[in-house]
Amino acid sequence: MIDIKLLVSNPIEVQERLGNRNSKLKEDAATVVGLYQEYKQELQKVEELRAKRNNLSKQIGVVRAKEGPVAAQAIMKEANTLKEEMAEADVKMTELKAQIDKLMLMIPNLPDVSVPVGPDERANVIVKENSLPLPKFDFEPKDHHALGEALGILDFQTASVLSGSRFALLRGDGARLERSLINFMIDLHTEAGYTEYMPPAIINASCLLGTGQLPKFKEDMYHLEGEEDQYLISTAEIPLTNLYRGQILQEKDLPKAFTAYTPCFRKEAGAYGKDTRGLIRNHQFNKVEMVWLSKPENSMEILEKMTLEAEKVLKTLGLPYQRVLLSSGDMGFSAAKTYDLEVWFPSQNCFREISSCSNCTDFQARRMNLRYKETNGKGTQFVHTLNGSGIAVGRTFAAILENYQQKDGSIVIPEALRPYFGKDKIEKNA
RNA sequence: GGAGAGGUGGCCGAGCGGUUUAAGGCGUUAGUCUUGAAAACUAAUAUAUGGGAAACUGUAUCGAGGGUUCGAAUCCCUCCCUCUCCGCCA
Repeated sequence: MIDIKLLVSNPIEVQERLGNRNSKLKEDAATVVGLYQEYKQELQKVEELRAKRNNLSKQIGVVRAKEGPVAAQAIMKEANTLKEEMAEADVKMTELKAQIDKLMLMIPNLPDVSVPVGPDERANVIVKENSLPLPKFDFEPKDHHALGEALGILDFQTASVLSGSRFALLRGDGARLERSLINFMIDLHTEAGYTEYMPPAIINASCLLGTGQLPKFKEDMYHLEGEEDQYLISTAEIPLTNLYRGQILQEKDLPKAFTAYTPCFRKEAGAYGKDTRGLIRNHQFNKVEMVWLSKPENSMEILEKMTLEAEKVLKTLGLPYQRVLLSSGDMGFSAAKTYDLEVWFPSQNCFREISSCSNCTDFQARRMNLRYKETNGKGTQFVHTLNGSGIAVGRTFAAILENYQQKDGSIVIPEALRPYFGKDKIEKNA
């Protein structure tokens, strides 16, 4: 949620910045400004009436105690008339508040000033070119799908028998490779100081409201039948960011850094025809996630740090990549600034997204009422939340297959992964 | 899944329709005393939001949301969570 006070005090500026997100939100923002003025008036009225009533009630109590119940009759009558007036104003106020909340929950975060303005991914900017050597092949490189099936480590046909389309079944060295990648990534992050978690894969609606998946993106989530309040997580960002929701943290406890491996579940509605084969876009995939809670003044610096942490995974695995700064129109709902990491896919002769690192500023914290208290200050402030893939495991699997493929169809295991995988090569055998 | 008991400030814990402005204790912070510390004593000790330059003050919050009432931590309804026992089960 953006700061409603900022919106009300600088409506033009905020509308401009929202417009930069390529959203038709100027109108909603204007509506909120109008409703808020009305709401404030009504609120004031209700509070005044309530103060009067509280006063009368107190008098009734005193009179009853001193002079008996009969003496209090007259004041009670007066209080009764107040009650009706109050109820009326209260209904009006509640209604206005509901309208405001409904709109506010649908308004995305404001892009940071450093974010390029543009309608979609065409306005994204490559901010760091690839610095690793691209693999050279003296043969036509295959895609990971073909490589994996030929090696007997990926079996999409059986996956569809078991579950449907857009699922993966990993077998033998394939399952082992996925598992070793997870351990490799988690170890990398915990050594850098992140606290490891293993959260539930089922999450309640309040948490989803907190991180911004609800109410707007309900159709992307798997909702459990007969369990109105429960959904499958689409990313570990949701449980990790919500760990301290509703709490007031101490300044000295910030920043906090979490990492977790979880499966992720996405309906991928509206992705018909995109990446239909292989490991790139499935309903269930594995991901290692990083989440930070920080003070506002540190969050941009931490975004850089966290993105480097994600880069380290690719670098250590020797996978060529570039860093892209997303434009206002391509960013996610909750983000103020997002870097994508894109990894090299030889079969497609291009870079493709493998990690997304975002600073959500106080947008999520406001929704989940997550604050901190300054050591020497008065009052509380919203913390800033950040999340980043560290990184998508299935896509890393695919990138390794493609970048490390040999002429005979075997796969060389990246040096850094060998202690985890236990072998230096995947070859076709059983 | 069945039966029962509960959820009150940072923590423990009283209150079960009206001087409660949530008692009391612990903890924390500051002060007094002390060479220093401890102890003792004194005081402070939530959050949000409105008004005000400030002192101060209005409103809301006792798991969440509704309801009854002039008045709700207290009574009623719904939901969530925790504990105990039973059942089932990795």
